[in-house]
Amino acid sequence: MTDIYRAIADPTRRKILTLLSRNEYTQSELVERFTISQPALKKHLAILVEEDLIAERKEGRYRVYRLKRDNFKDQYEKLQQEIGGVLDSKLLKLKTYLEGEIDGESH
Amino acid sequence: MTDIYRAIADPTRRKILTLLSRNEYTQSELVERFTISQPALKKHLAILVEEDLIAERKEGRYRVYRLKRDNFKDQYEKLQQEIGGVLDSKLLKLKTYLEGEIDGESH
DNA sequence: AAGTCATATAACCATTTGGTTATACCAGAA
DNA sequence: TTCTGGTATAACCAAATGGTTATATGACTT
Repeated sequence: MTDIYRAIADPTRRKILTLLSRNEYTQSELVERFTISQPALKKHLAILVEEDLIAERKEGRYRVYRLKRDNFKDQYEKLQQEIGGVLDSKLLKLKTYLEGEIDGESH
Repeated sequence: MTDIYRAIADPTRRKILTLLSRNEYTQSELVERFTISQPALKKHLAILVEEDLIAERKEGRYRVYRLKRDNFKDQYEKLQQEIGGVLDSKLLKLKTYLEGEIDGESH
């Protein structure tokens, strides 16, 4: 799975991504940097792992997290296409006019 | 309020934004273009209004919706700064290193 | 072997989300 | 005035979200 929209919907997760963009961090190092509990933070990490935007590795008794930069970049570029397209919609007007699409069809 | 992250988290809402980027639409015209019920769609519209990304106006017995392009643009630019920053984090590494920040502090 | 610290997991909770159906309301048309 | 189509709202539901506390597990340290 990779739903970047879900991943970035929460401010704590955005902060995690920002931190991991600069460094690898241990779970406890991350917990230190937030005010929420360890299990709460762990849940956010699990979501980011599930969405394949960060990776987790074992190192002794530690869990080290790192940003999956390549996938993050890919997914973010897709987001930019979709959301950016809302703004510069000039060319798209004709396209839409020609299609009588329903729901989230991709064509 | 304006939480663009919340607004774009749902695919139906993204589709609504895309549609409204090209045209104004009546609620019923929008409903036609989806497979969900009128009250379900109305809830999505309410969220987009709440987040100030679209506007609603009465026109006889119709409700016409339009994109609030300016605010959308502003909010999207903020998103790009925050999320884009995760990718080009070179300059930010020093900044972060100097600050021992906690949670989502803004400084 | 016992202690300690990092992590994992379970159980719980309140709120939000995304949908439904049924029904009320309201404005223009017949 | 009644009919009709567009919109609003209420009541309900299941699942997801974001948090908690308590406790278990696991791996170095002493």
